[in-house]
Amino acid sequence: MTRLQPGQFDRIAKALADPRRFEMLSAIAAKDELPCRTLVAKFPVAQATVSHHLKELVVAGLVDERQEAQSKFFRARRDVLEAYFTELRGRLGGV
Amino acid sequence: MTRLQPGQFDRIAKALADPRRFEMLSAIAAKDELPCRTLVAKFPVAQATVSHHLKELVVAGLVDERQEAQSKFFRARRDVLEAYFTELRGRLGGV
DNA sequence: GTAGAATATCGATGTTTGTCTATACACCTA
DNA sequence: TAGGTGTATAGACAAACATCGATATTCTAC
Repeated sequence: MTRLQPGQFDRIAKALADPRRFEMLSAIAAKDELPCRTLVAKFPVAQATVSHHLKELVVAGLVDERQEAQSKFFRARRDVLEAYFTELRGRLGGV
Repeated sequence: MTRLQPGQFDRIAKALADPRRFEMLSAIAAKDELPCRTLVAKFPVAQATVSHHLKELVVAGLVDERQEAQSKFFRARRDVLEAYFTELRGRLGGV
């Protein structure tokens, strides 16, 4: 079972809080793996903004990144998301 | 099964994103029901700040409020939290 | 009715954050 | 070695936000 690092809980919560960033995570999860440029094409924001959001998702541990030539591919970490759920339930006195 | 209202998903995500506000939600969930003044005593912030955070938790639907004399009692809505999990999994292409 | 207790609201402030443009870096291809 | 493509970084800016003190509101108790 995947466990969260110290401070990762807060970072994940913040990463999920911005609607646009969440949409990007959703797009990544939908395709299993996709490069940065796909998100740049998909969202009406600057490339720098996409890069910034992707970095936050990576730092939070919600996505993995893989370099291939000039491109960077991103993949969603469902196990980390589930670990976040577990931690959240735990902190709220749940089972 | 509890369903989320339009826009509630984003509000919940934002409500969970601030560590202090989450701690307040956690304290509410731990006691099943507690008044505002308990949180004022528990956290090193002004009473106005506590009131503000509680309002956001209520607006997000994460807690219910009940008036009793001068006091207001708050109770966590676990069903809403679970609905949030379900919605989150759904938007991330999960089962 | 007056004093006190509990909570809400108002206005202000400093910080965080999402966004941008411009530029730099890395890699590929010819 | 040039030029082009894909991504990251730096710096700036405006909007959002957590926080505060002061005040208003609502209720209780004497």
